Amino acid sequence: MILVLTDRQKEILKLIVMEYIKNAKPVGSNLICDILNCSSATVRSEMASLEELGLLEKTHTSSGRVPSEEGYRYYVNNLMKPKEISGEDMLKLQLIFSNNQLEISDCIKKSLEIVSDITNYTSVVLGTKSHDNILKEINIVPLSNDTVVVVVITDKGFVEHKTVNVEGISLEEIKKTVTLINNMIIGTPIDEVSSKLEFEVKPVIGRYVKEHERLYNVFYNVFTNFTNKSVDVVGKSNMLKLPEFSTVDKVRDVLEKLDDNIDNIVKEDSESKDIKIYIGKETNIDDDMTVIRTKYKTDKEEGTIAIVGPKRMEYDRVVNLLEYIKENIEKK
Amino acid sequence: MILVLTDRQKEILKLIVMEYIKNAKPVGSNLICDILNCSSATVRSEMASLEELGLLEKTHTSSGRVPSEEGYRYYVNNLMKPKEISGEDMLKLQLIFSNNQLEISDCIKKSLEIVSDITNYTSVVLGTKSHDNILKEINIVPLSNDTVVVVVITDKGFVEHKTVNVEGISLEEIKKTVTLINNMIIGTPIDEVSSKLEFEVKPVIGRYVKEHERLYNVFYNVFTNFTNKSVDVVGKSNMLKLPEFSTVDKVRDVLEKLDDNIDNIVKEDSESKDIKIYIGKETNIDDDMTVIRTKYKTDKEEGTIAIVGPKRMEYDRVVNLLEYIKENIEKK
DNA sequence: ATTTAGCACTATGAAAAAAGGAGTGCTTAA
DNA sequence: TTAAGCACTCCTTTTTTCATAGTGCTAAAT
Repeated sequence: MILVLTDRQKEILKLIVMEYIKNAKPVGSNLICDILNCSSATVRSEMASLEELGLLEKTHTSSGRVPSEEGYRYYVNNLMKPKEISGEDMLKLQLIFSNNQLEISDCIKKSLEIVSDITNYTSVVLGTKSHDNILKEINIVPLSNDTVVVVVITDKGFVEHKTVNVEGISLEEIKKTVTLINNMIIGTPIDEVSSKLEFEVKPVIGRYVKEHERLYNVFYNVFTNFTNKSVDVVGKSNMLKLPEFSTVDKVRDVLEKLDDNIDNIVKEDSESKDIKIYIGKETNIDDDMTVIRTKYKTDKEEGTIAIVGPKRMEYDRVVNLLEYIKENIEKK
Repeated sequence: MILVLTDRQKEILKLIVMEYIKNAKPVGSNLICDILNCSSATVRSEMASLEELGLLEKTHTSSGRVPSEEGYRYYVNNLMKPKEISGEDMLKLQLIFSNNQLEISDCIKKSLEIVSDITNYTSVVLGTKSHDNILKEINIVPLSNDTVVVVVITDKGFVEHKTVNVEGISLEEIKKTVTLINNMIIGTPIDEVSSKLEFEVKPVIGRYVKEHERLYNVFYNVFTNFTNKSVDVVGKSNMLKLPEFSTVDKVRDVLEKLDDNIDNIVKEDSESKDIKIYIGKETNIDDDMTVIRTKYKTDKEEGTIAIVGPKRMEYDRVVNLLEYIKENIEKK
């Protein structure tokens, strides 16, 4: 459905959204008419029209107006102007990305911590290490008679390891297995290792190695570590500072939903690499929340970063911060 | 100061503490006299004595009694009986410790998650991997012309790694450095590696290796990773369920203090391996909170586990849970 | 010498009532 | 179209009222 608004209606809607985002209080006609140099009665009738169109809501019969979900949507799609990142914020982020000591995944996490700190919203990072990695090398290091460490390295420099009890298996056997595995699967993309291990390697080691079942499990375990996705949620308690969380019940409710629905937040419903904005019901978390998220992709890893906050979110600011972080991740 | 209480006073104090722990409501004389088969007037006069001794408090002139900090202390030191872990709780914990797939550090974390879930208190795990580990092996794996992965392994099976840009440094030089380092510090306890690296190795590689400054930094970096202590805080938002956190202000206050004072919680003020209980001011976090903590030590690592909750904490239950977890960690 | 019954008293928390105010819609005039 | 005026509504805050759970004290009972 296409909405046609007059310029003045757009202006009023924009002012109301921005004002409400700033102060979390229903916006009355007086405030608007001061800015627009017209009478409050005029503004009131425009507000009534905007309400009829479903863009504004009242909290009760004689309250000021609050943007509806559609109101936010219209604002985001049609009225919002990108907002420059403030020098202060920029500085904080630069400090992280220009620090060469930090690994890329630490940069991502730390920069989103910054965003949570300066906005009071919650950040979510979903990282998938295995992206495009291929198996480079498997090492075993004997620790004692009974234990060895298996160390697996990918071409992008990811390392996983596991200490394993190999009581009753001779070092020869282990080495034989490693050699077999090395020969058969070095160069395989990490995502495919598990299945290759199961369908190609398992039958073969079964033939050559005595304790093949146990050994197989050891390696299978190490490899599945790679495909584990790591989810980091940062700054949940910052949200307590926002006025929408003024009651403990609301806090508890949202925190629980956040815990339960992290998957929904980062669910890949499109392959688009742009910034996506999900408002209210669209979030699948809580009707009062908004999620802004985007994907990033480096040559080492790919993932999703998202900001979760109330519908009354500083959309322009968050979009730009996310954009900026994404750029910095990808050029790092 | 030694307090001498009559048996009946002890009994009353104990009942009040237990009752208050259960219901978080000031305890009146009626409730006690029902249990003790005496009149409320009698109980009232005993309560007045206990208040005079500083063990009980009133919230206002005509309220029931609440244990004071000293009251809890007396209860913990003199009146508390160990409480059997319920079958249900025991089962949940056993499920974790009997799972051989899990590494010890995962067991610790998960078991404390359980504690947070069943008690609604917050758990803290401080792990120090480096304990008693000695350097076993250093591997380097070249990824491309410009990058290598440095993999360091200890005798207890801990592995740290770092991908390093070695642009402009020849592989020969790197190998030479690794050989030097291997020769000089293999077998050194991890805690001492940093200083040994600085005072013994650095001067030597300076003589033999061209890009020694950069290379030195690389290795120094990897080793400091080992001595990093990991702090995990679990179940902060569970505390929202407790009645002492019925206002957002209190929640915010305590969560902030928790974030800021994690170090205080696990600060080692004694080498004792017993369970320690810190009540109110003793916690150095918040006068309304209690911390119960203990150290654990395995042949691989050592650390501290702690439970943070309101002063009105189920002392007997938490002590036993912690004891049980500690035992299981140490025998694993 | 304790214990108990009786009674006056007190702060609290919940509910009800009152006051104040911000904001609306509608009607009418500019 | 726009603005001014006005009645009306609902929310918020404050004040009042009221019931109650609990106390401390005194005097009688054990």
